[in-house]
Amino acid sequence: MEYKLDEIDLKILRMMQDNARINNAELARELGMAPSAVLERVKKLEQKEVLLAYYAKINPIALNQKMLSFIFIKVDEIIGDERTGRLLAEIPEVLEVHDIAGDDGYLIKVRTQDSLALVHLMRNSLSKIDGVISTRTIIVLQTVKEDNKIIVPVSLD
Amino acid sequence: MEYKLDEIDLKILRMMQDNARINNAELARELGMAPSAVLERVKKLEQKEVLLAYYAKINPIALNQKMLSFIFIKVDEIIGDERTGRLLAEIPEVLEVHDIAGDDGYLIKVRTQDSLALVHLMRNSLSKIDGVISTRTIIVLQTVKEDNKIIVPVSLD
DNA sequence: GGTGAAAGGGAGTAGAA
DNA sequence: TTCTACTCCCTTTCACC
Repeated sequence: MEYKLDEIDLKILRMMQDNARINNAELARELGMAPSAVLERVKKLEQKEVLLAYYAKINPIALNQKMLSFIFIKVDEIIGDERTGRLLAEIPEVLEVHDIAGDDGYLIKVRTQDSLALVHLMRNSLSKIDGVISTRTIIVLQTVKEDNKIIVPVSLD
Repeated sequence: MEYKLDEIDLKILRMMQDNARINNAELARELGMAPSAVLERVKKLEQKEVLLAYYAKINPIALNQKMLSFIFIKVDEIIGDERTGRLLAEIPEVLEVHDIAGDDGYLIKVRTQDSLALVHLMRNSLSKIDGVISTRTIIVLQTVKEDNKIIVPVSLD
């Protein structure tokens, strides 16, 4: 999984992160390279799992997903058992599942239509998962930023 | 911002969310339509802000961003003042900023190289923001899921 | 690693239904 | 909104450096 990235790779990553649908010819122009060389690099970045996926960000409102919440889930399981996390990840409304330090738990990010759908999810999905002891829900009123773009340095030295 | 989506639009959204780099001809083949008609629809979905952006998901480990955390930020500000949220959003390590219900605060998602960089960020960026009263940090040990794909229904009725 | 040529296919526009 | 037809440009491969 270790893979040496040079400045050109980092530029590619930066452009791809900003607009995954940029075409190869445009990338090549920005880099001052032949399209074939750039294509090679992109393929290698995918193959080496540096570029993991290309997502379209859909406006949740357009699909009636008006409610966003984070839920802390306390779990009764031996450390190292990852079953609960996998079960949580299978719920379609659950966008993120993080194993967190502290009191044996998970933090999940959930998008639902409304508060009713959230309650329904908690009653019918979450609480049915073996090992879930308790939950604490954080309601999001408004999202200011949600692009998940990580920092791409100028060089890695 | 209201825009009627039909089943074809929803299929496009589903395919785009799964792979933003799918090409228009492939979309058209899957839909059994002419490429020009599909292109029209995609353009309209972008224009109507249903499709908001196309992101490449980069492996954070490849860029030495080994640490993920969530931080609750308690803020002393009148309700409706959004300055603090905007300032938080400007910090490059901050991937998400959510205005949360309850005790006048924000929940932010932060990716840094390591715990030192996190402490540095908290000392030099967070605590320098006007109105920040206190913070509570949640350390992520392991991320099980992080695709942020929302549910695209079969129809919207 | 990189370039450049060549073939084949896709992107995008126009006009008609 | 869709299709067909058309042009132009891009993608992709391959030989070579």
